[in-house]
Amino acid sequence: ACLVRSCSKAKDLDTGRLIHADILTTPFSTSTYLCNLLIEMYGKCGSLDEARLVFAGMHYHLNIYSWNLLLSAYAQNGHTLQAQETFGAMPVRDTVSWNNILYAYVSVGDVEQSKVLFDAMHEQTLISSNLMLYAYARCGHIDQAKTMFDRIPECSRASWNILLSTYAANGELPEAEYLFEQMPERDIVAWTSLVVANARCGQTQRAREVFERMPEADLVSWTVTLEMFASTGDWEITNELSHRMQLAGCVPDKTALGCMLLGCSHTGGVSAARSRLHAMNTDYKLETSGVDYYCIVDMFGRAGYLEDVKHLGLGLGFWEG
RNA sequence: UCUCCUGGACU
Repeated sequence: ACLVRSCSKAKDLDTGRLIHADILTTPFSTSTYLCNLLIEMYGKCGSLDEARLVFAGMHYHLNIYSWNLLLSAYAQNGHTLQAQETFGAMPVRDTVSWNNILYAYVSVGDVEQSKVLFDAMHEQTLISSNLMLYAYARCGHIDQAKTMFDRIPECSRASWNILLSTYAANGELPEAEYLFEQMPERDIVAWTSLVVANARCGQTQRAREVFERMPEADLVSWTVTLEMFASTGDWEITNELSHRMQLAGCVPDKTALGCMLLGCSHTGGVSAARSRLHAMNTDYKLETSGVDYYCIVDMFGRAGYLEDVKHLGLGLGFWEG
């Protein structure tokens, strides 16, 4: 069970499949508990067909968790139609089911349908309200988001963070700062949003100060700060931050790597980009073959270094078409 | 307790 869970968390589909195969050889292959975990695992890994298959094989061993997990799998992966079908087919629905179907519409940006569902819910939980708040937030309906926020009796950290990140994403710095002050507790998500708010408004220095003041940094907070300097073409600081980030034990993912490379595009530093990619490969065995090359191509192309893109690609031997 | 909500570039 723990092994399946860890695959869900790590989105490790290959290992998940192996464990699944192992489970099939044991008497536990009919365990509702374990099968539910498998549905979750396949859902988190984005393999909906396999999630569906496990679900279909459970027959009368299905419980509400099984249904909710399948529903969640569709919702989380943007398969609104299948989510709707699953929701419709459920023998019983609880608040988790309703929140899941709501999420299906929120996540694809369908505010109207989200609102219809939200109003149709028998029991609106704090999570439902947060989802509705998030729906407005994602579509840039800041005023409606604020109204929604004010109507929530007991806001959770997520509620505060959703509104704060909306201000941040839209560059509403004064509102963001004010809200940040008001917050009962500020976690790393809140701090990161404040960095973003400053960055979006071109307040590079202040963004950096916020970053340095935050109690702890994680991969995302490093990345947003890095991205800010990379996009302004400040190669020195980008470089410095990259190193500090790695010293802090943060393993860059492909977003972070993309930001580092973004810095290279401004200086035309093909060799720098190459060595960076190379370092990624050797230091972290990072899947550089899995990074989105169109991102790199785009960055260099935009900076007018099309020829360099070719060199970069050829030099690393990953250029295929 | 096996299920639901919040922060990051390119696309």
